[in-house]
Amino acid sequence: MKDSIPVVTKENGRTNDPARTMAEILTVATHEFADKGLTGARIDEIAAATRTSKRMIYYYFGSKDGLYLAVLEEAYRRMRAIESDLHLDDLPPLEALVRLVEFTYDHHRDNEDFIRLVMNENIQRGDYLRQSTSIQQLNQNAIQSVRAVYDRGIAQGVFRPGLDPVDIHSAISAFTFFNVSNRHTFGVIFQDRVSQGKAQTLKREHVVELILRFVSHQISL
Amino acid sequence: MKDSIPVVTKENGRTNDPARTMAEILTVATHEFADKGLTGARIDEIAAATRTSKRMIYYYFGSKDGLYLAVLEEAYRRMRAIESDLHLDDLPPLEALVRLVEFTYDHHRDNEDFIRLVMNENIQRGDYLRQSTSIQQLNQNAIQSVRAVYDRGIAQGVFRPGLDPVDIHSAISAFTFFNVSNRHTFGVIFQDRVSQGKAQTLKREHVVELILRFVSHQISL
DNA sequence: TGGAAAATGAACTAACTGGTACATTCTCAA
DNA sequence: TTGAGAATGTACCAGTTAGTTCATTTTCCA
Repeated sequence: MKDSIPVVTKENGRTNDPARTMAEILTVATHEFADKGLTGARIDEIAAATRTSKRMIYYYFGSKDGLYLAVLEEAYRRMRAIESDLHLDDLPPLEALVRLVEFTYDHHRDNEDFIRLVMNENIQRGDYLRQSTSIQQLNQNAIQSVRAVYDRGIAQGVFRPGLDPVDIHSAISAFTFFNVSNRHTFGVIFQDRVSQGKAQTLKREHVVELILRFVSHQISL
Repeated sequence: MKDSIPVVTKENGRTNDPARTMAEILTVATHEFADKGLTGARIDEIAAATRTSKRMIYYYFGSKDGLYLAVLEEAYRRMRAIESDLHLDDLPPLEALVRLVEFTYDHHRDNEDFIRLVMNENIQRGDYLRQSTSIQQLNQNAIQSVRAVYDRGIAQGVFRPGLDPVDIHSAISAFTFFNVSNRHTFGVIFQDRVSQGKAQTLKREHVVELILRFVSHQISL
C-alpha cells in the first residue's frame, strides 16, 4: 500500500512516474492531433511539449497510430462520461430534451478539440474508431438517454410518435457539431470581416427550436 | 483561329497541351486532397496518377499549397455553379424550399470529395479559403437564393417572419453536410455491423421535414 | 540488500517528401 | 523557316520525420 509519490533524485532530478508520464503525453498529444490532424501532427513536437522524451511515446504507445488511437479513446470516454451525468430522468420530457440540446450545444462549442478529433477521424474514414470496441459501447448510452426521454414524451402526449431516437440524436448532433466543425469556412464566407472572432453559425435558441419543432405534434401550414 | 489540337510527335509521343495538363493535374489532385487531406496528400502520388510529371505541378501551381488552393477554388466554383441553376424562382416558395433542401441533400451525398475538402479546410482553420476572394463572392449568391424564396414565402403567408436567411441556409447545410461528413464515425457507432456500407445518418424526408417545420408558423405543443 | 524488471535519456538512421537544377523539346508568330 | 519563349522530362537534393539502438538509472520485492 504505497502511494506513488515520485521521489526527486539529487543529480538530474529524474523521477520515475509512469502514470504521470503517460497522462502528460496523452494531454499534449490530444491538442496536437486536434490541432493538425493525424498526418499533420508531429511526434517530435509532441515530445518537445512534454517533460519527457520521444522515447517514452514509443515505449508506452508503440507508434504514432497507437498514440492517436489512445487519444481518440480517451476523448470519447471523457465526452460520454459528462453526458451521462445529466440526470435527464429527473425532468419532464420537454425540459429534458431542451436540457440535452443545450448541454450538447455548449459542450461542443467549448470542446473544439473533441470536434476536431472526430472530424479528423472521419477524414481517416473511421478506421481507428473501428478498432476500438470500447468506444462503441460508450455510445449506446447516448442513444438510450434520448430514447428514454422520447418514450416518456410520447406517453405524456407531448411528442409525436413514429420517430427513431437515433434520428433525434442525429439531428441534435448535426447542428451542434456543424456549428463548431464548420465554424471557419462558414465564418470566412458569411461573416463580415469585422467580427471575425467566433463565428457562430446557429444560435442556441434556434437549435433548441429546431429540435422541438421536429419532435412536436402537428404544425399548421 | 487555330484549334489547340495536340500534335503527336513521332519519337516519344510528347505533345504540348497546357490546358489539358493543368486540368488533369487538378482532377487528380482534387481526389488526392479529398482523400488524404492537405498534409496527408503526396505530391509524388498525384504526379504518378497523371500523364505528366511532378515538374509540371510546380510549373503551373508553384507549390503544394498553391495546388491545394486551386483545387479548393475549383471545387467551390463547380458546386455553386450547379446550385445557381435550380430556377427556384419558377416555383411557389414552399416547393422551392423543398427543392433546395432536396438538391442540397443529394448533391452533398453524391459529392463526398467536396465535403471532405471543406472538412479539411476547417481543420486548416479556413486559412486557404480566406486567401481566395473569388470563393467568397460565389457564396453570396447561395444566401440570396434562400432570401428570395423566404421573402416570397412571407409575402404569401406560408413562412413565419423574423428568421435570418443565413440561419435557414445554416440549418440546411448543417444537416446535409453532417450527413456525409460524419458518415464514418456515425456508422461505426450506430450502425449494425452488417449494413456497414453507406451509413445514412438522416433520411432525406426527415431533413426536409425539419426545415419545413422550422420555417413554418405555429406548432401546437 | 541485491538484482531483475521497469522506466528513461541521448544520439542515430533509413526512408520519405516537397522542391529544384539542368537540359530538352514544342509551338507559333514574325 | 527560325528563333525565342513556353512546355516538358530526368535526375537530384536537402530537410524532415517516424521509429530505433544502446546505455543508464529507478524501483521494488524476494
